[in-house]
Amino acid sequence: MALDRDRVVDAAWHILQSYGLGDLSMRRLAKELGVQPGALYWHVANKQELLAVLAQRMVAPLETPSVRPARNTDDDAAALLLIARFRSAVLAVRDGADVVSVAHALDPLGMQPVPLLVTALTGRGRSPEDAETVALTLTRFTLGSVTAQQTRESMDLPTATMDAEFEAGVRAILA
Amino acid sequence: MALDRDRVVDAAWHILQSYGLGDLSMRRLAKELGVQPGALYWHVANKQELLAVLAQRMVAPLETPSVRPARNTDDDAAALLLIARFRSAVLAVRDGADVVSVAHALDPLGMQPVPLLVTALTGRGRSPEDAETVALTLTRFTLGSVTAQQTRESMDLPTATMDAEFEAGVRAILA
DNA sequence: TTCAATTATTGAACGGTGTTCAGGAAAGTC
DNA sequence: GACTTTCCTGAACACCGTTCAATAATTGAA
Repeated sequence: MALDRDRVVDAAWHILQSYGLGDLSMRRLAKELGVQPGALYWHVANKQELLAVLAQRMVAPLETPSVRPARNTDDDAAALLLIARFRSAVLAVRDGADVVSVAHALDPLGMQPVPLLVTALTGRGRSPEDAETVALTLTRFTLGSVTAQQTRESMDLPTATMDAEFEAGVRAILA
Repeated sequence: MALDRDRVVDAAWHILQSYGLGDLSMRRLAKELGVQPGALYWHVANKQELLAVLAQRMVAPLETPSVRPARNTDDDAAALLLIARFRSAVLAVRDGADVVSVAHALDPLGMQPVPLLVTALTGRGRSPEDAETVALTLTRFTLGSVTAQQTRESMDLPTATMDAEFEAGVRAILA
């Protein structure tokens, strides 16, 4: 089967999902594709670029809304839903927070969920600047939380309280 | 000169401070100490343990208060000062957020700045449970923020807006 | 259909990484 | 002086990301 960029990214996605970032090496990836490590560098500039693509793939589902919120609500239900979906998407992939954190750092205002959050938060007495601040705060808090949670998961430590801690944190930020 | 745990940790601290986590390898550390890599493992179980000690060293200054806040203030000035000092301490060491994030994940309630924050935040109409929630939220937001900032610094991207973003985030959480 | 140009892959190497462990020094104790 | 404990070396194991000349496979034109 011919190797192309999509097959490389798909295989990388599969390894990340199933075994985590520690197992996602260029050599392991090449083996999975039945190819020599050097061949990957025809389709991908380097590992960092590959991880950036994976980060994009993790947050891509946010772009298609899952639930249409009731129109003209006066609270921040849309933002609340967005940040919860963002967290779920990142949490679902092993070491997802490590990967997405780099992508967020590279482009804080361009990378999801920030643009969607800014839209959801603007209005109702909140200026666009305030919306941006809250969006960044929510995103960075979530990345900090999920990083902690996935670190614990990777060490088989309990994480039972972390869902509630996340929700309480989001409420505190949006209060 | 005899090698002991303190000399190993001090040298590791120096490399981390000056060159960052990418340059803090056991081999580089051994070279700095004029010793074979294997010798380090007599004084330190593994690299992870070494990083945990470095994380402790980064947050240790928080334990000695720098400014005694005016007593009986009705706002959260003490907490505000604490989280700012925490951020400064982590930000001052290259890749400090990466190192401290792991330590926080291992022991969220034991690792500073959380215990100090809980103390500073309890009372004045806030329950201990609420204080814990806010302490964790502040800490994880800060780690998320500093991670993003240090990632950008390591890539020579601008970080001019990030101080203000941090302070706005802290205000939003404490509001 | 043949030939040249382009695209894709191999195989090998470079310079690293964390960690383990048998063996041998050195230092302390009896 | 003999014995034990502490500490370190030297070598190895099994990996890592990345580069690059050489080569294979594919494509497009004549």
